[in-house]
Amino acid sequence: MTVMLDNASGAPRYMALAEALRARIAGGDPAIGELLPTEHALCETYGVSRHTVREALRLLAESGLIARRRGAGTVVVANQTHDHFTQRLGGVDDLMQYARDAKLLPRSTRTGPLDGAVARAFGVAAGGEFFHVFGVRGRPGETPIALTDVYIRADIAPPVETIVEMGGSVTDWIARERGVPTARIEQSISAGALTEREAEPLNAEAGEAALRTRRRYYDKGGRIIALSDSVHPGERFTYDMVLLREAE
Amino acid sequence: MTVMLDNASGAPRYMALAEALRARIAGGDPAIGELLPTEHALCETYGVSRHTVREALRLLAESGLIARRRGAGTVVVANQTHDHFTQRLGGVDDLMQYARDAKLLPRSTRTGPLDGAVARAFGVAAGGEFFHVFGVRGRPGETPIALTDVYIRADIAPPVETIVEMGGSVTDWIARERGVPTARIEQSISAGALTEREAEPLNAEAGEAALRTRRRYYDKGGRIIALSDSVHPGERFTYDMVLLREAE
DNA sequence: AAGTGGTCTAGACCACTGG
DNA sequence: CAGTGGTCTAGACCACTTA
Repeated sequence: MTVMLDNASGAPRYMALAEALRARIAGGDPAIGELLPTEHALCETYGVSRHTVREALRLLAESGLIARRRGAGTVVVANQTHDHFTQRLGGVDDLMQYARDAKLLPRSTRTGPLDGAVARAFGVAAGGEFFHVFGVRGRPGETPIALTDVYIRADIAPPVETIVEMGGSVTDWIARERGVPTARIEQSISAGALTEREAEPLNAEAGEAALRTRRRYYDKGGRIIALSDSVHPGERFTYDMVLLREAE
Repeated sequence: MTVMLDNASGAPRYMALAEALRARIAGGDPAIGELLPTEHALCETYGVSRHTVREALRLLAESGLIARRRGAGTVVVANQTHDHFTQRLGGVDDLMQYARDAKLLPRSTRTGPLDGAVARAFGVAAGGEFFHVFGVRGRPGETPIALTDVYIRADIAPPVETIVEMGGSVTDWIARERGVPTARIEQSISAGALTEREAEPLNAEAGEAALRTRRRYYDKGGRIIALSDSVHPGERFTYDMVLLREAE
């Protein structure tokens, strides 16, 4: 009982097979949580080699439709693909695309537990030991771009001289030197008016529109690596991003 | 002259081979732009089958280190992997996360070539036929969230009633009904003060801080699908995003 | 026309899962 | 223990690029 694959389009067999299986899954035949036929069974059903079957299943796995477990089988985990866009970053701190030589000039540093008000603003639990750096971001001698507060988990924080040198890609340094890569970033962007306290070090006027970004960096286990909060006077900064649809 | 692969770690051969090649590329032996040895040559050099070689090269291609072209060879396109974060979206218009029932209420519509000033603001060429919708975004009867200008390529634009109904996920509709999926989105976010013209329909005050987002939607061939420009009064909107490190 | 990567077959052994 | 997916071999033909 061999099933014919649609060969009209001239597509390779493994693509035709992937499409046939995708259609079956979308139709709910193997419903979410159920098992797909085994590779061997698919070989027989569609009259193709195991390599071809595996190539087709690889496509479905890459689209996130199925999950495969040696010994257990191939289970359906979704019945349709979601749009899925990627943002490529040279490093985590490309999130904010400062000029390459825009450094963080610390105005004050402190180590201690996370303040209650700060924790609330970030929506995280207070306490824990954090290395806090408050500073101005920009090229030395020029009008600053931003005011930044960074809270770095104390046990993995770099020495302050390192922060000044590297111009702010702290999480890259932590991944490299401490072996704790960032797995997840949560970012909030909003607009607000500059307060007087903020306006002075930025050489700007209070009430001026500003872009505020708040970011939380987490490791694989969900532990906080760092928190950052920046204020950019409106006319000095635009946040540009490119999102690409992931190949499916 | 077979080269031994590092088998100490117990890793599969194709992974060991991929790691060996990655190290060579990182060392600059095949520099960026240069060709890797052919599959056949790699089989001989490392004493493995072609399938194993291809599996290793697939890993490198997925990491973005190499690009492969039938007939031409395998070229090095990068010497180290970049961090690579993904943003998952249920649909393209999740970019701006409005409440599900926040609809676009058109105030005016027009079809015609792209105005010179508008084209400059978006950084694209003027001309072409576009369907322009200007409207207010929000729940009917409540304080509006945003002011939006959308320019949709006229040949694939939906009827205006459809836009009102669906609450703004125009590009999803175009992908589904016109068969033109969005492949690339460019987004710029900045802060600025509300102008008087903008303040009135938003029930806000001129000079208030606002978040401005400008987006360009492109299809696979680089043709513009749509352009959008929105202004959100500062206190009414925060743009939240989550970025996940991609498994490599 | 020669050589590249893309597809495909027919085998094989293995590590792992489940009953 | 039988059966799964993971890895691997040794072939083959094809579409495409380059010269």
